[in-house]
Amino acid sequence: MDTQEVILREKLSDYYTNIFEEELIDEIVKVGFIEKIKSGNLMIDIGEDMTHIPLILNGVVKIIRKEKDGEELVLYFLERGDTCAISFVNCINRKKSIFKGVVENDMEAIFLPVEKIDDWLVRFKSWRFFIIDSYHFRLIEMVESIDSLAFMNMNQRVFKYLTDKAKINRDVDLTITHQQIADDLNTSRVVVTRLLKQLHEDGKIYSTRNKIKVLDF
DNA sequence: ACATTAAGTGATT
DNA sequence: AATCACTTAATGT
Repeated sequence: MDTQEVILREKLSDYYTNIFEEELIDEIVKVGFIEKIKSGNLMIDIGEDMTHIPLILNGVVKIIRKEKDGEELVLYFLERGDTCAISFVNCINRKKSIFKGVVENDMEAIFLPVEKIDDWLVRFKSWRFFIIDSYHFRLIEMVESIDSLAFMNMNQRVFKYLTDKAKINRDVDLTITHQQIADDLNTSRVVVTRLLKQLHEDGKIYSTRNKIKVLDF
């Protein structure tokens, strides 16, 4: 067994070995490769061909929907144990990515060639389960995202955004500017500033320049 | 000390 | 909730 396979096996061992059967792990270490992407970099952009799908080992990827004129909206975050739901559709009908994925926190993932997905779906029960479960989870997050757009006012959306982010980072102290929040929610900085001031006064957050502490969970 | 970037605010739509 | 126009505060060089 070569060293690359040993490293992959090691990387999978903290999480994925619990959900994948041994034979599947054997296949993954044969065809997968590890890639690390630093915070702020693009993982995938809209329109790009997807040749591989990621199994996220650690870090966070922000999934964004983008309008033609550059307007953006954050849909959800991917973290350890997640993969890109869109990539499954992709591997079946060979389309291009409809979302943009930006690395939020330094990320490490095992990339798997899409050709294997089909094959594994019929051969491995654990893979089937993983894919369906993951798809299901993405759908729920998408519905949540629609709910928040349709039924929540900006005030609630900002607070949801902050608590979601705190959960994902496993830290209530966030380093973020008002402008970045505004970009992610597709609103203006002035609006965010005013809403954050309200949340601050209500005791739900504590905010200073570049920093926000989420107090009320 | 100066320039740059982030945040706060009143008025208007 | 968005935009404008402007001020004030924090930070980097």
